[in-house]
Amino acid sequence: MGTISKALKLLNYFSIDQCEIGLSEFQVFSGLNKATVYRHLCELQSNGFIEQNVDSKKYRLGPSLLRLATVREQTFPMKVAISIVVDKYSRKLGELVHVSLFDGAFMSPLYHADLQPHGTRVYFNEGELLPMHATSSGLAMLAFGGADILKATLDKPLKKFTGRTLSTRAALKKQVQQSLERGFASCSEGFEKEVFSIATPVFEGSQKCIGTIAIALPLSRLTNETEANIITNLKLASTEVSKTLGGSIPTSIVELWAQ
Amino acid sequence: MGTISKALKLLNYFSIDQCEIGLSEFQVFSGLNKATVYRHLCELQSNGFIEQNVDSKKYRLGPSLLRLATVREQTFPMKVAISIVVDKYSRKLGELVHVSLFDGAFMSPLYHADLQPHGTRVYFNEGELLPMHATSSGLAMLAFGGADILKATLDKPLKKFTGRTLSTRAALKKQVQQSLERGFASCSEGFEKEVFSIATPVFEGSQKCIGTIAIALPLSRLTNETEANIITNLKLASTEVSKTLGGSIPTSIVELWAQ
DNA sequence: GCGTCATGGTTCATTATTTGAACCGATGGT
DNA sequence: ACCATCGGTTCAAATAATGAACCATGACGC
Repeated sequence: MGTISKALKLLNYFSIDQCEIGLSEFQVFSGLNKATVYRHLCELQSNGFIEQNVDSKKYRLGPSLLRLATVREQTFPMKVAISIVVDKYSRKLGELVHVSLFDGAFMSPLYHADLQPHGTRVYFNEGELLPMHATSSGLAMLAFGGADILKATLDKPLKKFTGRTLSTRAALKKQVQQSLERGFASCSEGFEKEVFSIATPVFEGSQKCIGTIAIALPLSRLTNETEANIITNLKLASTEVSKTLGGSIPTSIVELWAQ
Repeated sequence: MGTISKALKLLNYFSIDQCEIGLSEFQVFSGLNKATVYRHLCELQSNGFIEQNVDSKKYRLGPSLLRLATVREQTFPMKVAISIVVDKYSRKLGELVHVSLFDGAFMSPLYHADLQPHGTRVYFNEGELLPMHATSSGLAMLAFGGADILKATLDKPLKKFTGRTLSTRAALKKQVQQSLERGFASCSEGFEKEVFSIATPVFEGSQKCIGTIAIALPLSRLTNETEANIITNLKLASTEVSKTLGGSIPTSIVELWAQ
């Protein structure tokens, strides 16, 4: 791994609940030498990618990111492109579908739709981050997003949201392993009671998993047939979204799905 | 300049009207060796900071930026806070107002508003970096941002955008000196023809100048009275924005303004 | 007040990584 | 069929990254 990647990966340690990070914290997180980390932080800072809190001496993300994100969104409206696929499958499956991207520590919802009216609905807040260990999106990401993400998740405490949240490292590892073998992740009442969800990974160019597409429905509407139907369609949706993003499903997963 | 900075500066070539850039274009823009540029682009790509259009082989900004910008705004909501002040003064003065931050080499627009309709409008591209020597924002930053920034700017060639762009070191130094004495910077047709602008510095905690607030209007609407009115209001706006950022206008400048 | 610990920041010889000229294959225009 | 240009690759040479040890400061316990 080159110097540039090492520096850029430092930015990934920032998240909503870890918005300021000090030099020695970076050193622990990254495992790099302190002098190395410091110089990388200096370079990131001089380019506006991070800035330093003058009082605490800790670092936070910088304003340059805002401009670049603005350009990206205005020139490549990913959200619009994805919404077409999400809308289509929400109609086809009659349930809530969402695409979420990995955020450094959580899954960050990009777009969701729940277009068929039902008596009961899954509550979905697009501004709320989804925990990795307690949602199907998170589990799918942990399975297909690379070992670093799983390691980082296991290094932090696993907050319990319901009685059924995976809260031990062993249970989480087992679920991730199962997701890896099946090619999709499912989660029953891990985050919200009475909610069941299934997720498949979404890949951008160079076969890198950047997020997931997931369906969430009340447990009461779940049957074996609907589950099978959902899994079949999520695989298609995943392929379409990946294509939209200029990526494709890795052949290893395609073969897995074909079984 | 380290490898990391060289790579990050490649991202600055992207803008709203230059959203896809090829390898050889990067080579020309940056003046770096092609192999160097290529490897840097690969590393940026593997971290999601850029991605490649599979058809044209050109590069565009990547989705990681969206995530990082989201974290930044959610944990340090500078843009939202500032937009309130900018909107207010755009209405009050009836012209385009923007806040831009120093980026390491350019002024990077953070937010702009042009809320009163006019027959003629100043074209403002929020994704485009503003040169230091050719805009009022840049001049104000050079005057109040510390000697290092001025030195760095003087070390590089001063690109001529119009017939009236300051393109000699002596002329630039003189303008910066004048801005320092007056407490604000003005610039007539330095970047775009027929556009006049005035800028005042914005300070965060510990009295460090991190950017500017500026107004831009067609030369045809400029009169002595409007200019005086703008200057008075920009001083107020600058104070408000600085306060929003947890800073304040240094007493030396407050005294200057009071004269 | 004093010693201890952890923090951010700095140094310099050693080493490993970046660098760049030249090269390759593909594509498109004349 | 040629030439120009594009993205991408190679390998020796040179430069830039690295890491152990060091310094300064501030918080804490005694």
